[in-house]
Amino acid sequence: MHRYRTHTCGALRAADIGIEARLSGWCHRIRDHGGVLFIDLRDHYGITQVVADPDSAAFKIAETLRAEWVVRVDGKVRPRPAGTENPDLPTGAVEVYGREIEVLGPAGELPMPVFGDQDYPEDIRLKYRFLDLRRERLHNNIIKRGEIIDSIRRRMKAQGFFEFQTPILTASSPEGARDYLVPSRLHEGKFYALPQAPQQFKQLIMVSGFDRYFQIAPCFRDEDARADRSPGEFYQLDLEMSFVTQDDVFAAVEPVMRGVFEEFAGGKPVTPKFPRIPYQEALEKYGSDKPDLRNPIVMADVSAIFRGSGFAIFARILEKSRTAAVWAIPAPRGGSRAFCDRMNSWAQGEGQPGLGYIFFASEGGAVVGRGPVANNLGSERTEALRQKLELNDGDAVFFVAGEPQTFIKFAGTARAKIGEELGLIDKGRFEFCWIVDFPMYEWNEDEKKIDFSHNPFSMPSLRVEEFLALDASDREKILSLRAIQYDIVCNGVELSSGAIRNHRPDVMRKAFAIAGYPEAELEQKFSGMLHALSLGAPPHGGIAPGIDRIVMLLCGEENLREVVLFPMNQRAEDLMMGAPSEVSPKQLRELHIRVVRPGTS
RNA sequence: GGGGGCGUAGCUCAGUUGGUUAGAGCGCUAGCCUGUCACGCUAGAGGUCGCGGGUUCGAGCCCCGUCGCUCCCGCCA
Repeated sequence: MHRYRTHTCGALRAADIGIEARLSGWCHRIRDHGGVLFIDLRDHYGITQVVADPDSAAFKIAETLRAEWVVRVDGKVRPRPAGTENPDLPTGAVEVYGREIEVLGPAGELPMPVFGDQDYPEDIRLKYRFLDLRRERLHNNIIKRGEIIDSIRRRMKAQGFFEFQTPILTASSPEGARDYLVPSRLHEGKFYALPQAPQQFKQLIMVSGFDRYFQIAPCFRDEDARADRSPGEFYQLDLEMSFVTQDDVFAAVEPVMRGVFEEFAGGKPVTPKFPRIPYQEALEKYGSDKPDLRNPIVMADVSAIFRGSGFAIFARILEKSRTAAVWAIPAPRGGSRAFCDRMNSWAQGEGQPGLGYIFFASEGGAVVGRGPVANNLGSERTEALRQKLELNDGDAVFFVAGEPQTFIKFAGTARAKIGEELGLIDKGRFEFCWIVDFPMYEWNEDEKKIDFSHNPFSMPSLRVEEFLALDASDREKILSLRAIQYDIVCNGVELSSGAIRNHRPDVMRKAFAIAGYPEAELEQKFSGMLHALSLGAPPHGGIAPGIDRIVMLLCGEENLREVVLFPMNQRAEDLMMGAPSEVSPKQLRELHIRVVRPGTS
């Protein structure tokens, strides 16, 4: 007989009745009835009920067991008495009559019980992560994460992608997020950096002629955390392809994402064909470049209806500025004064002047608008608005007014809030989309200059000759340029950005020149990349969906910590391992490092 | 760096207008209980109300400061 077990705790069935079994696991729950005592013995695979009574040799020791002790149990598998079977348990038809119990690992009093599904404070959960991971929900999430990654690998390989490992110790890169630095022992005063993403490596892999790269890649960024953004480190499905257009990247990635989501969504429908929404359109319709398409609300520009109208507040805003606008956020079934007032006070709590509204009700056979805005706007314009937005009795509409670029973010938040409050969001589905046609540049009002809008290494969507011929002082034309760059979004979560890369050194020099970078600076900071691109680089592009966010969506979790094995807290500390920690003076000496605390230098 | 929320027993929480000895459930300890599966019953231990200061005859409660956790903004090519 094996030293620890003949079966796992999830294995025994009615067919095993009569055999001698040996199980090892944790005492999940103990029910001591004095004369008879039950132990739910748990391991990774399941739970089996162990019974002891005064006739069994194991009874004395069974009485001393406590929750989460690790024990080995020997005993005969027998049917549970008629009427006491547990249909909720796969092993519920049988039980093990304990003959011998050996304590393999006793446990002290627990800071956090494993049994039950009560919530516990983050710091306790993180400090005792190994206990939290014994709990069903987290345990299952981590298993699912592994299965999802397996599935992704399988699907990527089936499409001809090949997995590579890129360096973890690399060079600091001047663009992007703050780097994690690693001091060099051999080179005093110099540092490695952990990669923010294997961006340059994967492009070099394309230059090396490998054609289709992927990696479940660890990425490191020293930026502050959010619920959907781990501090410090995270994983991406990083991929890159040679000789491709945007369509080719979409055609490669879409089936992988759809396939993985269909496989793990538990029957929830997944967008069959991901719609492509231009960046500008996403802002105008949804107030966000990562719209939640489960929310049916589509905003509309209704400036024409308010211009010169009796609703003076908006009319004046529109009169003052050529670029000002009034946007409508329809709220189907939101047509009550109570709801509208509540949204208005919510908006004020968000630091907004308010959220104007009209709600529609039946009156003498006609649907009329109510509320202060409608009263001032007049019935004719209110009716035009109602028809334009296809609103009816019991519906409402909210308004934001001013300069779109300053209110878009709030409008998007209001759209999400209204959809959530009115229960318009179908939680039982996964709605994907591509966001395309990102602007290449944007106007930096503070510094009065043109900046890169998103990724400086994306290819402009203009023929090379045309781009090279651009007049850098033609601001209007420059700001209207698009980059071949795209995001993939699911249920309002941005899974990734990607792009067709700029593989032409001449185009890159021009692109940086337009953004006001001196050529010398470009050469100095990106000399390796520029050099590689000048020795025969294929057109290439890719994307890098975040693994953690994919798993989070598929596990139905709101926080990344629920799908990461050993996460750090919001301040990038590992409470279990005690990281970051101080190191010995000897280590610091070897690294030529001296710690200078604030206020002591 | 900034803003919001929270901080009372090992854990989850309650605690009235500022008023006697700060409570409950889970867990823990002891006892009882032969069919439970969130077992049940009885008793007990366990608290510097995050910390420091202030107001007051009196502070868990009010004020100031501070620390911790969390969510958000900044930041995240």
